[in-house]
Amino acid sequence: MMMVRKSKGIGERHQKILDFIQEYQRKYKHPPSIREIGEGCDISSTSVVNYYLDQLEKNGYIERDRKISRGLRVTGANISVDTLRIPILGPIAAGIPLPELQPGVNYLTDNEANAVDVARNLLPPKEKGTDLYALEVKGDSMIDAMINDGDIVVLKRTAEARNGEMVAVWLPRDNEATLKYFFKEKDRFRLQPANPTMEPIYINKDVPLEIKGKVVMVIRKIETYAA
Amino acid sequence: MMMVRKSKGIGERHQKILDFIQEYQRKYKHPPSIREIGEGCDISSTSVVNYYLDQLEKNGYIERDRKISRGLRVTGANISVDTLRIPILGPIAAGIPLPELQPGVNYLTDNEANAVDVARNLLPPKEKGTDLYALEVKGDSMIDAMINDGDIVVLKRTAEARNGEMVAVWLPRDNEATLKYFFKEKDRFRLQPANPTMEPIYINKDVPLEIKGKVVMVIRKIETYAA
DNA sequence: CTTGACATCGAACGAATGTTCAGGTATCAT
DNA sequence: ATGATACCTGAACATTCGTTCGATGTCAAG
Repeated sequence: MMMVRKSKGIGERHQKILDFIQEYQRKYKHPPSIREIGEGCDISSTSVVNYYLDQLEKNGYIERDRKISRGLRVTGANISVDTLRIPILGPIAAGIPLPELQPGVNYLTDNEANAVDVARNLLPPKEKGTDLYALEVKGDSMIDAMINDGDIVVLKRTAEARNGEMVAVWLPRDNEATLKYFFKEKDRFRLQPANPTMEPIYINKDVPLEIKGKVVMVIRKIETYAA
Repeated sequence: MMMVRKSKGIGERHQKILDFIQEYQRKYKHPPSIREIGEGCDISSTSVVNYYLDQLEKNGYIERDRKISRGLRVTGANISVDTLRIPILGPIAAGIPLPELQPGVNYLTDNEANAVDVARNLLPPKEKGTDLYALEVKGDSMIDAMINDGDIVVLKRTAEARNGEMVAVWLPRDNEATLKYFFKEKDRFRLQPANPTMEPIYINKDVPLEIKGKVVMVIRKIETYAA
């Protein structure tokens, strides 16, 4: 039979230590010592902290420089405390459905290739980053939203939108994924292109319309240069 | 008379220490100890290192957490080794001249308000970041380059451009600053808007034309949401 | 030449910190 | 019951590391 306490992966206490390290790092700009972790996590003995740290290292949650004071750092999602790693879940294009978002799931990845790193101070200070994801724009279909082929759009997961926010929507009726400014009117939705010279689209409220998230940031990398 | 050795601000040795700390941090992911700095900078005594560290701290070049092992970090330009702080030199708009760039000068700033922080891995690996600067787009004049009011364009300082690169140019003839794809043809330059539906501008080679830099990245922050 | 600010050295001290170990306790499968 | 395994304790130990201090060298001003 399976033991209850043994949760193969990470336990409550592991998580607490992990959280403590990150919070400490953010607060003091340097990692905590073993003893400080002990105090912060109600562990009386340094050897126990060491014990957990070893496990966290084995499972790849942290890196340690043994013998070096405060030589530990959490690996994974974020390359530094000042940066958020936002996963690129897939492409967004006119004719293909948007990737499904499991509500409440974190899409954190430590795979640099499938993520963009964004400095924290480019986002609102309260932004935790857990419900952010990114899509890579394919094709010119978003051109009326001032968004180009190859651009990366960062979105915040939401099912509702306030007027004036730019949202990613899926229109089953037209088999269309698009980025538009969103306005709720009497009995219809108005999807307004960012480009002021273009006309809005009107969608009656009885027509299905899925809001997949609101746009938080657009990043366009120009690759035609070498450093 | 002024003494020669005393250079009020920062000396050669201070700089060496500063460089060493940054290089060490990049390499080992944690700050060096006093003794390691000594070895790396050919200083035989820890007290001398401490002596210089004190001065660097007084002048605001580094921060120290006394008593804490390896508790020092360089302040200023970059919030972390994984991030480049790129100064926003000013606005770019149709009718106003571009900010003058002193060749060879670094515009590094520690003022967060006048800079954007960009994760290093969003730029080419060799990019040192010293000749990067950013401009904030004002108005809709760049709309044909798929660039909106309020966007931040990151540029690499250069006076020459290769065909196909997007550059910031100043056209004294038309009193116009603009962002366009650059092509050199027989005896004229072709400035091609990013928006494929728009027509290029042709400039004869005898017409003055100042290339201020090539576009490396465009960042659009959408502020209409709260975390 | 003397003085004093600055720079450097070497050594010693003590606090901070990672490591190790000998033993405890609880839970669970057999 | 029993042994295995995970979890935990307390203490001692060995380094690492920041700090301090007295001595020395250098150079420009008085």
